[in-house]
Amino acid sequence: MNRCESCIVKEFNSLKALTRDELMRISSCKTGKLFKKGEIIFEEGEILNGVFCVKDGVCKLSKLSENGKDQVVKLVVKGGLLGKRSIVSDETTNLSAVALNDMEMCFIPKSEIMADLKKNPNFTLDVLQKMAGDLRDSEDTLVDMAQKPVKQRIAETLLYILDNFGTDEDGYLSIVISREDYASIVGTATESAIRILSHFKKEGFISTSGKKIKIEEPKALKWIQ
Amino acid sequence: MNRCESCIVKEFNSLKALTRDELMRISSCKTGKLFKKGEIIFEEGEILNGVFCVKDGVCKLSKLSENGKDQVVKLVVKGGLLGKRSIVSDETTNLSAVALNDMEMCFIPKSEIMADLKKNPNFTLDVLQKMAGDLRDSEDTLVDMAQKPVKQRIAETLLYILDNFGTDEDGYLSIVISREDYASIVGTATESAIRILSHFKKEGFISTSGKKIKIEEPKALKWIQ
DNA sequence: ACAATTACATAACAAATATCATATTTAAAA
DNA sequence: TTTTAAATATGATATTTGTTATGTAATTGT
Repeated sequence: MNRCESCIVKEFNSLKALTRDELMRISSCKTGKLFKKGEIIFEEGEILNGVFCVKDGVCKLSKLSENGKDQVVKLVVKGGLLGKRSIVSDETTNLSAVALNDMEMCFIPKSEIMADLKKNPNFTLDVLQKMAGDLRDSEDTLVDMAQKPVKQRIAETLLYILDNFGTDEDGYLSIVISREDYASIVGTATESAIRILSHFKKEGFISTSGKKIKIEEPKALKWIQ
Repeated sequence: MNRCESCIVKEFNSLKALTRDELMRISSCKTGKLFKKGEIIFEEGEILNGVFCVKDGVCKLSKLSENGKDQVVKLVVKGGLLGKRSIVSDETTNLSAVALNDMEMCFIPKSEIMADLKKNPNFTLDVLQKMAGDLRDSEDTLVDMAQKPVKQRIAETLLYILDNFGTDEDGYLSIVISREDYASIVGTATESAIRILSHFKKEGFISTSGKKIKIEEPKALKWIQ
């Protein structure tokens, strides 16, 4: 099974729902694309006619707030899909996608997936369940944003990245993003994010090497409030 | 068409997707329920085996944050459904539902709807689109929460209620909720919500009569930041 | 109608966070 | 490499928001 098949599998849990043939056809992935660090994959307001599947690299899904600041809604890594919602709704996307490092992606046209959605109820039900999970996550994040102080949000973001994307061979978080990105994940000023990360470093909760961050005391971060 | 049919229609746009017979069967609504103001309809962590349909009254969907404060995620009025996600996922609900005034509801068992989800792909696709819309809303709210100051969030909440739930014959917002609820919609302290509403009143943007609020200057509220 | 409770209101103060200014370090480009 | 630009870091200060306290008005229950 090639990597592109596996991304469909990861997102839609489709091994059960899609037949081998359907999976192969969707995964044929004729339009592979490369994006460089910082490059825009799509922007808020565009109409997407398919989904992007991440084969390598990391990107952020974000939305520009009225005050001109970017808010990161989600990080997507290998095996993740961008533009899922565009499959079922014809509206423009409400999010922008930007590569955080060099990326390899493939593109699956909407038409390919729509065919299966209409034919295969199990597949549709599966997509539905995935969407329900996304909604739950988004609601939970909303509550965190509204109720938890910045320091706690940053601590939890570090733990989230550790838990979901892991570390490299030296124990540093495998996802390396700027302080500005951390700020726009938790919705604060860049200086505040920097200050809090410096504080964590001073306390020994984390250590850094360039932009890389190593989590030394996950328990200490968990207790922060 | 009775009111209970209409709520299914509103949420799922099912006139097209469901046959008349399917709609009638689901809407049969044998288990009507009444809830008094303040009563809990269901709580975070429960397993729901169906959806509630609001026939009259208003309720809030909220989630208890770790700091013990309630965060309102959504207001639901006549025609809205509670527990939609429970239909497709077997997980416990992440939200609590509490009646904000006396309510009349009906309950549709999960099994009734599941049958149609599995048989009728168009219906499933329709539910999927609705869920995609909910996800978009939730993401947009998340960005607002993270990026906009409290004053602006309260101003926008007032306008949201005006636009979505309208006014009574005297021009007051038809949804009447406590200052504490306003606070927990925008994620702030009750005193802060009170202070800001008082400020709006002093500026002439709104006027009040008891707990009722009338929006006098929607444009002024729109410009706040 | 009355007491008791709850909601609303306001002020004074404390804490959190944003903004502005300015180094310093790191990465990118010439 | 050298130069330039960008990212990181930190302090001082302003603003926003939370907390505590106290009082008034409105509801509720008896």
